[in-house]
Amino acid sequence: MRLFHARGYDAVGVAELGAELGIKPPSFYAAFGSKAGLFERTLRRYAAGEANVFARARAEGGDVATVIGRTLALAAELYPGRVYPGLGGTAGCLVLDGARNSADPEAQALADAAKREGRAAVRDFIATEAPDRADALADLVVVAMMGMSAAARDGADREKLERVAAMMDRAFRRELSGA
Amino acid sequence: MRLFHARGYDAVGVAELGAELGIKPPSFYAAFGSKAGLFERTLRRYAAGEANVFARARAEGGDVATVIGRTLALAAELYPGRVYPGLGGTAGCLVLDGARNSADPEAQALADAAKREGRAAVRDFIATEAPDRADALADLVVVAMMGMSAAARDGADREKLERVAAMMDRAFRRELSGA
DNA sequence: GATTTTTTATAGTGGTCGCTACAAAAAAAT
DNA sequence: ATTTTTTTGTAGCGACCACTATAAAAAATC
Repeated sequence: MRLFHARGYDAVGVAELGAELGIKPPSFYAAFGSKAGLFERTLRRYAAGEANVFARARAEGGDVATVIGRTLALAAELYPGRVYPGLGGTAGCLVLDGARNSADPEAQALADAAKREGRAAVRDFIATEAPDRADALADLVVVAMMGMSAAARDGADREKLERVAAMMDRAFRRELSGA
Repeated sequence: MRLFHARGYDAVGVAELGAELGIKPPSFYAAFGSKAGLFERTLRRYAAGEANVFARARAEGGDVATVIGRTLALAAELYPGRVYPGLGGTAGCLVLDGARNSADPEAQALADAAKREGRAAVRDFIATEAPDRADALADLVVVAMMGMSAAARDGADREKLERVAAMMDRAFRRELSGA
């Protein structure tokens, strides 16, 4: 997970994944079936843990504006962290950027499915307060998260992301309130 | 340029680039020196053309809010276009996403330099009206553009991006006006 | 038209990719 | 303790990567 996260799907090889797991290629394929098979499990584990900032924000309760604001703040806190101190590479979101520019259609499809799932959760939650504008508001949140993830991958630090997250939060509140 | 734009730096090989140009590898290297050499020229040509939405927006004049709003609108119009109809791949911004997750440090450095250049132009322009908040406001614009580029690469259509661009424009105006 | 220079194509360099055949070692079952 | 099953490491599969040595073709010069 750390390797995929730090460098993206294509840039990390099966041999290196095996070395990190302490196994050799045959054991790797016996365990995961394929490189994409491990990536699928990786995405699932990632989305089930602390990286699912929307789930964490929602667990603390509050109305839509509060939860979305918290989601953006958590992303700003999570995204700049270095995920694999040994080698290079920065964080951002594994789901949003892990398979970006990948040449493997299977990896792209897996990441796409995870993105759709995440967006649907945000959209449905927003719909509880603003059913008619839920799609547009969800797009605002998703684009903001994608931009923050990309900025983090380009070296943006926590302070910068928190400033952007605060502005995105104000933008969301303004759009939600309908003026 | 179309190939790099559609699929990203790593996912397109020298042989394919040569085939598109009608030349074979030795002529390719005589002309460009290396794959990264062509990428550098590609980035320059891209940034000098219609893809530089900020330069286009600025050329039409207006105050900071007007120009930034126009920049976002032009990005929403440009990013969803398919750039290489023959094969797969979607648009977004070549500078922002062309070398994302690349394993080649040279390609990353070239794209990074182009991004810094673009951000500096936006920042300096914003500074003409809001010198003390120019950095934060430039970050908002850059993150918005990165998010829109990523969304376009994930299949967002023009209508969706224009909706997001309009919301980002309102966010920028609000932040610029200082409340 | 013959000679020199430039450009090109053929073919192949070593390297890495995802993945696997095979055989040795370890574990489980009898 | 022997046999069977499972797991593992060694080695290598074909394919592709960026890149290049060499020699033939094309262009330019004389």
